[in-house]
Parts: sequence; C-alpha cells; structure tokens
Amino acid sequence: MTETRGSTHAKRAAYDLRQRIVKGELPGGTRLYEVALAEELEISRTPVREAMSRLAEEGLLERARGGGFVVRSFTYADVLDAIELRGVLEGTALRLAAEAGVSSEKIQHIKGLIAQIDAGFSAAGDPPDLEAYSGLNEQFHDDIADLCPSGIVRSELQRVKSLPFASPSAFVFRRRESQTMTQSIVIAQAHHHAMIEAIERREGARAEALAREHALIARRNLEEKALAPGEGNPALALIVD
Amino acid sequence: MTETRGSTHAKRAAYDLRQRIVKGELPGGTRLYEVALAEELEISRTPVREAMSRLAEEGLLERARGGGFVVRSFTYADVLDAIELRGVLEGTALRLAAEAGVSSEKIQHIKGLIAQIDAGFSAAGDPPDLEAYSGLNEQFHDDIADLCPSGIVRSELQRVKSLPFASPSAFVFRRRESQTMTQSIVIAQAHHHAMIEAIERREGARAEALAREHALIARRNLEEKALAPGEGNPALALIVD
DNA sequence: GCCGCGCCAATTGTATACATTTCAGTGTAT
DNA sequence: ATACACTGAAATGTATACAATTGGCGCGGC
Repeated sequence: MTETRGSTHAKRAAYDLRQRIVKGELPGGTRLYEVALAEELEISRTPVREAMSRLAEEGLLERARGGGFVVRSFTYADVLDAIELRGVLEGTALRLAAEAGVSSEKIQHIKGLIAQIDAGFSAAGDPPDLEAYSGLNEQFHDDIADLCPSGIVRSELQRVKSLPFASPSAFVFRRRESQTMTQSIVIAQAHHHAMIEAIERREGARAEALAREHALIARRNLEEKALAPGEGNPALALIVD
Repeated sequence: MTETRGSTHAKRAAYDLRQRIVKGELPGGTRLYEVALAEELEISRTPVREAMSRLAEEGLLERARGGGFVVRSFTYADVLDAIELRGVLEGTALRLAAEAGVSSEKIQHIKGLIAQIDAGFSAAGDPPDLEAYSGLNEQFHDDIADLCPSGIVRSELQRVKSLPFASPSAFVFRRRESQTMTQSIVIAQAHHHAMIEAIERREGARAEALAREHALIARRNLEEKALAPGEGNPALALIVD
C-alpha cells in the first residue's frame, strides 16, 4: 500500500482515508466499499473495516443504513456552525476554569506562550511569521483548554476541534493578504491577553464571552475568504455545498 | 446468546454490552477481551469487535493502548459536568433557534407538548404521573433541540444526551419524595413555558440562560440524591468513584 | 539485590472463505 | 400504469485460522 505512517494496516488505512477525505478526493456522501478499498490498499477487508470504524469515531464517516459507511457531508453552514460551536465549548472550558481557579504556575505558563506570540510582532507592525504564529496559536488553544477542570468538557471540545476546519489553526492565511490578516492577528492576540486575565481574575462570564468572540474572528475570516475562493484552504475541500 | 434485540450479532452484542456497562456489571476501567466475550456470547470475535467499535463511537468505551477497549470511567464529577454541558449545548441550540426564527407551526407543536405536561398536574397540586411526565419531558427536549438550525450543534447535543446519565429523563425520581420532586417539576415546567416563549420572541440570550438553569435543576436533584443514596438510579451504576 | 534480556503465553491484528443481507432490476399480475 | 414478488449480483456480516504484537515472568548477569 502507499507509504503512510502507522504501525498496523488499520492505522495506515485510517490515515490514508483521512487524508483523502480532507483533501476532498472522497466528497461528502461518497459510500466506501470495503472490497474496493481493500484491493486498492492491498490489504484485506478486516483492517479496512477497522479503519472506517475509527474515522466514524472521529466524525468523518457515518454508518449507512443497511451497513457500511458514508463520508459525512459538511455544508458551508456546517463549517461556520462548527467554528461557532468551538467558541461555545472553549467558552465553557474557560468559564469553568475561571470559576474553579487556576494555579499561578499554569497561568504563568500560558502567559509565557502569549509573550512568545507577542515577540513575533515586529515594532514596525509588519505581519509576523505565519508558520510560527500558527504553531503557537494552536499550542495556546490546547493549553488553555487544559485549564478546564472538567474532563468531559475538555474531551468534547477536543472532539469538535478535531474536525479539520474547526481547529483554531485551520484558517490561518496562506499568503500575506494586505492588512486584513495582520489586523485579525492583532485582535486575536488582544483576546488571548484578555482571556488569561479573565481567568486569573476568576471572571468566568468574561472569559466565556471572549472565547466566543474569538471564534467569531475565525468565522469572519472564513466568510471573507469564501467570497473570493482563490487558492482556498485545503481543509475546505470537504465541503459539499 | 442471550435474547436481546437486534438483527445482527454485532448489534445484539452491542446492546448486551451497553446494558452491562450501564448496569455497572462492567465498571469503568474494565478491559474487554474479545475472546472471552465471544465465548460468553457464543459468537465469533468479529462481531464482538464490531460491537465494541460502536460503543466506542457512543463514548462508552475507549481504545486502550496496544489495542483493545476499556470501559470508560465516569466519576461523580463527570456526571455533574455532563449535565451542565448538556445545559450549555441545549442553550446554544435554543439560542440559535431563537436567532434564526422558528415557524409558528413548530412553535405550536412544542406548545402542545407543554400543554400535555400541564394537563398532568391536578388542581390539588399532587405529583403528576412520573412515567407520563418523563416521557413527555424527553419528547419536549428532543423536539426543542430539533428547532436548532445547526445540524452540527444538534448532533453534538444528541451525543452528550446519549450518555446515560446526561439524558434529560435520567434522574426523574423513582418514588414520590415529599414535596421536593413536585416542586422541581413545577419549576421545570415553568422553564419549559419560558423557553418556548423566548424562542417565539427571538430572545436568544434568554433562551440560552433558561436552558442552562434548567439543566442545573437536574444537577441539583442528583446532588441531593447522591447524599442519600437509597435505591439509587440505575444509570448511576457506572460511576466509578 | 537489582536490572536487563529474552522467552512464552495471552491478546489483538490480518487474511480469507463462507453466510447472509440488501437493493436494484425485471417480470408478472392486477 | 402501478404494485408486488422474485431473482441475482454485490455488498456487508460472520467464523476461523494464522500472524504479529504485547506484556509479564523468570532467568541470568552484574
């Protein structure tokens, strides 16, 4: 089979299928046939089934009536909703963290991350390195979610973030698009500062509202990009209509 | 194998395992062994694996490192958090419904359900029939979630509700416990009225707040019951500590 | 005594043959 | 013309043998 990472055939097949789905090679609604995939990947049906099960757990596939799996369809509206839902869940995570209180060590750790992002802004105000920002931003969102004392909330948030277009780092711009991008990042970073401050001061409602507003930046960026497709983000390939 | 419903061995096995987990016969942390289960259910390993996959999708099992599945552990705190999370998601669903607007037909349908619950209250103020209330209450929660225009939010809410202790109908009292139960139901029903009114008037924030407060009733009821276990709710059997 | 190494049993991973179900196509009867 | 039942290919469901991996236990060396 194609050289993809993983220790078992099932994991490799899952990786392979996941890539194909995210790239849009397997559009929403496509039915997956065990035999065809098994032949294509040069493995037996058993690991193919296993792989499909795993992707169903991730929410990328749905079980079809009468057995089998279908690639889950995501409409453009679904993508916007998933981003908003991420904001709601992040907001809940931050509110619970604020209400429960967070140790100063953890607060300092987050502040360190934020400082790293700050350091990426030059004094001149030109756009920071997008690769670096994307990585740090994702790290920030992961670590801030870990502040939430509820494992249930953490895991459901993680679940929503695993949808390829709902991740906080999904729609970081590909190229430098005028001032829009820089401005968005400046605002987002202001949110980052405010979020940790709200948590530190145990202002739960404020933390929650900030997380929601923060997600709306991602949503707005997507809405603006969608109007001018251009070389669209690959994670959008799986949108069906 | 034991006479459980389902058309395939895998579905029967999933049903059987689900029952055992919810009843607490398979406590959190228990590792499930394919061979043992297969012999016990008198089927082969294949449908057992299939059943475990399905339960993993439901969130009742987790994949263990090195393969296999483990019964997911739910602490008492997890149960409380899951109820609160249900409130958050129901709140989001209602808010989105209110913001988008809902047709008067659907509003009337919900109002009809509420009226049916109202009819269960006698003029004397004695407790309504719990079976009937539980059924109508569950129906209300299902139907009101359907008002949400976002399929993503609906499905994630459905997912959380599928946790056996987070369902709106999970902790309806078993016997008539003084006035506590009656009072709770009266308050809950007031919330029901207010929710649909908020949606009708497109008051999103109010609808959201109501849904959260509504879930807190369920949470408080559980907290009070937990202090005096008695003949506890069976859905609580899967709590590990 | 303790650590590491390797073996063995237990467990999951995989392939494959066979059974069953599903669904579309087709024919017939009404 | 429509509804229904039959048919058969194609798909998933199941059993089972075998392979590979894991994890624990004991043996040996240090």
